[in-house]
Amino acid sequence: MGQEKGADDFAREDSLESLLGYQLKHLQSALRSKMDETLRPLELTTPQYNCLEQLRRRPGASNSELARGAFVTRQTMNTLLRGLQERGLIERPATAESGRILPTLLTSAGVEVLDQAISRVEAVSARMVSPLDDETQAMVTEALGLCIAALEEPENR
Amino acid sequence: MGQEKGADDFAREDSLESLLGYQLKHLQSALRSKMDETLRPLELTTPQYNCLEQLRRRPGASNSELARGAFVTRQTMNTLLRGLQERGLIERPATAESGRILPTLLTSAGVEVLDQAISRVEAVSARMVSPLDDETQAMVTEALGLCIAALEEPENR
DNA sequence: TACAGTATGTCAGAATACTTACATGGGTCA
DNA sequence: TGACCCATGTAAGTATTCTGACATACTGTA
Repeated sequence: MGQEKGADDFAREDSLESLLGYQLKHLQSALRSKMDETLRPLELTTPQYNCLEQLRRRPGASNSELARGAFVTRQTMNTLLRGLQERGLIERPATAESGRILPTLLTSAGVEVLDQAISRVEAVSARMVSPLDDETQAMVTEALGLCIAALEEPENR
Repeated sequence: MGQEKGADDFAREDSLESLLGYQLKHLQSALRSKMDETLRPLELTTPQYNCLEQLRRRPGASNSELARGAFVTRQTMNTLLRGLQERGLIERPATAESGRILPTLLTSAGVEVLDQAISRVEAVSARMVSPLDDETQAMVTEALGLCIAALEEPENR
């Protein structure tokens, strides 16, 4: 991995592919592309898929809850939900029966589309991790979790 | 293939934190937040920083080249470059001397800002990987590279 | 009870990135 | 040379996501 780049500076290990942040972005970008591609026949975008998937795990979740799970703002999730609601894939009461929370549920049409989406996405996901044995995959996932925790910890400010 | 998943659903290993794709998105989101935060005093966004950083590695790069390296479209990179150009951080000839390519260079002001930005971003990056020993970090980075290759390979279509 | 602090849903506007489209330059191959 | 194909830079319009703001509802505390 030499490449001393002589001229000006940084004779460091920065070969770009060795930077975790860069690889992260690259992989994320590639994954997003492939997911959009595989979901296009179902007329779903990746964020919409993520939303439906979350709803399967947490039926009756609130807008804010879904937003946090998808790493977007409440407002973004709200517009996402509207689109899905207009297509009849989800439903939520027009008015809250308690508090302001409008619990969201998948409709049967939503479940149907989601099932197709899941099998497609899993194919992409399987392809992504195909070069990794189970042990490596688990280690990578755990390592990423540690990185997340390190970034998010309140620290001392 | 399989996917019997019994009655309702998947009593599989899907605890969400065990899904590589999810961890990927989570970490990317956290990293982006921290980078924006640390770059704000310099009035740089993360994409702008990425652009400058690329220019340091490849002085004279073309718009399209930078776009590919940053995983955005040419058009997006173009608007990004205009902003940086107006701020005097980069420069490129008004007209191409050969072909259509307008080679872009950092100005001295750009280098100055970038140097500050780099030290800040490296602090964030260091914090992110702090829970990982060098060996683990290298392994993770390599594993991500394998995933990227697996996703991007032309396959057989 | 009254109050402060926090969380939620939503509206409006701005920022960001993408898609579609076109003109131009370089390259290959007959 | 000419025809084709591909890459580049750019423009216009659309889509997506964010920030700021506000009203409302829950929570804990005095």
